[in-house]
Amino acid sequence: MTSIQLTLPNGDVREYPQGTTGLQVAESIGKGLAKAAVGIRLGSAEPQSLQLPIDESATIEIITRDTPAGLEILRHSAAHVLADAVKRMRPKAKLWKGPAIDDPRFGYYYDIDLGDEPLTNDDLPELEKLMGEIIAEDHPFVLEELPRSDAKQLMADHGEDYKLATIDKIPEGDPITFYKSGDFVDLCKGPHVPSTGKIGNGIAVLSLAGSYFEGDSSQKMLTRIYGHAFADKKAMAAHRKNLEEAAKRDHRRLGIDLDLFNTMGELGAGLVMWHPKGGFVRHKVEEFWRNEHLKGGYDIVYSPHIARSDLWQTSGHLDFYKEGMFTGLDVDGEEYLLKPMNCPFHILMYKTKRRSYRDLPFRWAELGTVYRYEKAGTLHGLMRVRGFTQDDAHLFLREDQMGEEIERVVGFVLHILASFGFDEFEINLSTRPDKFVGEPAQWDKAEQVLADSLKKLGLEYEIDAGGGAFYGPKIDVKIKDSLGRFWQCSTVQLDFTQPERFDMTYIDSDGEKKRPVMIHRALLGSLERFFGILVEHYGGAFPVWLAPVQGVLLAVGERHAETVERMAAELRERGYRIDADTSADKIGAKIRHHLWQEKVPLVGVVGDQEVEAGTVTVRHRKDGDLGAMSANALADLLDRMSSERR
RNA sequence: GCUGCUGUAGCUCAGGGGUAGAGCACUUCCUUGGUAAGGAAGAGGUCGUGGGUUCAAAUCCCACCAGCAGCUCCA
Repeated sequence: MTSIQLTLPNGDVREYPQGTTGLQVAESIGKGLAKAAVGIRLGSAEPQSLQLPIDESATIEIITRDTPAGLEILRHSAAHVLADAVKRMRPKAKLWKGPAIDDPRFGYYYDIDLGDEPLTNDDLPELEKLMGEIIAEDHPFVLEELPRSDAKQLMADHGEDYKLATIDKIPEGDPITFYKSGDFVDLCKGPHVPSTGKIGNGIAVLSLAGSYFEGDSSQKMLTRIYGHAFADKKAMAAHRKNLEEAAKRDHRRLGIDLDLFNTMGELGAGLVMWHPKGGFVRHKVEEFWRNEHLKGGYDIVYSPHIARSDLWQTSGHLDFYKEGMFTGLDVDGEEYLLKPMNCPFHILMYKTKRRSYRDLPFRWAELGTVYRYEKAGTLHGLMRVRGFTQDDAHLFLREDQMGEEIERVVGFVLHILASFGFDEFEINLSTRPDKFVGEPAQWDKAEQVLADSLKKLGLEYEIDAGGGAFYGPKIDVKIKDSLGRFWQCSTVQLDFTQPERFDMTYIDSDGEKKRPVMIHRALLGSLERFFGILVEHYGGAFPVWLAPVQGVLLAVGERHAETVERMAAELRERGYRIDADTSADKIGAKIRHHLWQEKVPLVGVVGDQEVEAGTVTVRHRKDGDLGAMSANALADLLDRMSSERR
């Protein structure tokens, strides 16, 4: 019998008979390893199933269930078991696909056509139970490769129309493989754990939703069932706990609890009302924004909400963006439209006089409220709405200023985001879409400028092919929310085409008319979305510089009420946001209410001792008891915390 | 927009063809208190909107509106 040599990650070389399986190798190394093993990797190949024979010498890595690669195998195997369970409940169900996915909430899903026998959320516990049974039955996952005609026959026998379509897409010459576990068989490349029992008890069926066949909205809607699988039950429980914690930070929940805003009621879908407390936070964000922009060389401008259709014709919006616009305003027999963007107004401002090369660049910023028709199903709290205020700016510059200005803008973006404590984001460079204006050569050049700037700043990014705006490529920065979803905030877009359409010019040093280049940029994106992200980021506990109420002074008894009212009034006069609570509740109840329910940063207790000493005993929601201090010392503390942005 | 689900008091939710329920919040009173819920009483709802079935609809049916989870699409 021929033997092969397998090199372990620690450098050991071991000899095995040809055809040894990964499982046998793991067993030969140790019982514990064999138990934890879910797959192997030979050399730099894709992971493969433990139960397959190894025919050639190679380096070998045993993949265990608690590693990212191991969890992927575990989750993919769990998806098969989920499909098996669905088929047991709904024998007529037709399977499409069930991959492991990289998502903070779910580990895998399976897309299934349930026909006229739908499942509801109430069926999920039953499905989870069935999965548990299939796992307990411990069916081996058996790999079988079939010739194309046999493969198609097998799937036809099982009534799996979608799998037949998938087989047709497998290139000629590629192996067509199936994994069988008990009576269940699925077209699949693998790898899988050796048997269903290996999946263990860290599984869950979490959610049910629709999903288009092939991700195409013109195709049939299938049912997508999301589940998760972890190395053990404990990890699964921890995940459920995380989901609960994230739900508590949901900005829609906190918006109601803390009375910050609402998007519901009769006002219409996707529209926002900012209540006093949310409005105050927005005010502070805007104040900070204005100051930073004025310091950063921007001018602040304002423009109206509607404009004649001619303007949107010239800008190209009517040709490229009409389905996203609110239309049909009749003003003296002429059509006006609500603005979906601010740029045409800033361009008109530019064109009100002749511009010199010496004037450039212009940096014009506006908190401009825009309206866009978004499909009903896409609306989501403050994150996706139909009326929102962009923190917009348009920069008009000479072509030779492009690289420098882009770097400056991206640097500014990161500075502002860091001020709010954001340091985790995703950067995309979005390139020319199918529908675009301008010349491809210009686009290539613009894309290059953006890529060069990102490289110069040392930022990692991904290319989003075809994701650009119709007028130019862009750099997008996405911020993560409490559920791990990324939301686009900042966007920096280069635009050669609008200056062309509006025939913008400046007089260059040689006396010739030249075309300026334009940068569109939003940095918080929309104030609504950014506020939503802020709420989740802070879990509703705003730092002192943003908090609508920075502190509440609590009277221990009725005889301390006057002192508390007076101190609070004095601090308010000095510009601090301090309330007094002289209600009849006990001190513990007041602390619980203000510190833990209203999420106020500080409370100050005033009783006999404090009245005597002219002090207040301060407690911070995170730092705890800070001891007795004078009103002046409390003011200093608030100043210090404000400047530290905590 | 699509598929599925939901809509009952300010909030969280139970109920369900024939007087509308709970907890928290709210108001009043008692308690004058020391760091994560003191006690009692009271008030509060056209059961999302419109239509239909029925002797009778909050409950069943239909449409619309709004929300939730994805999908598709985007700040």
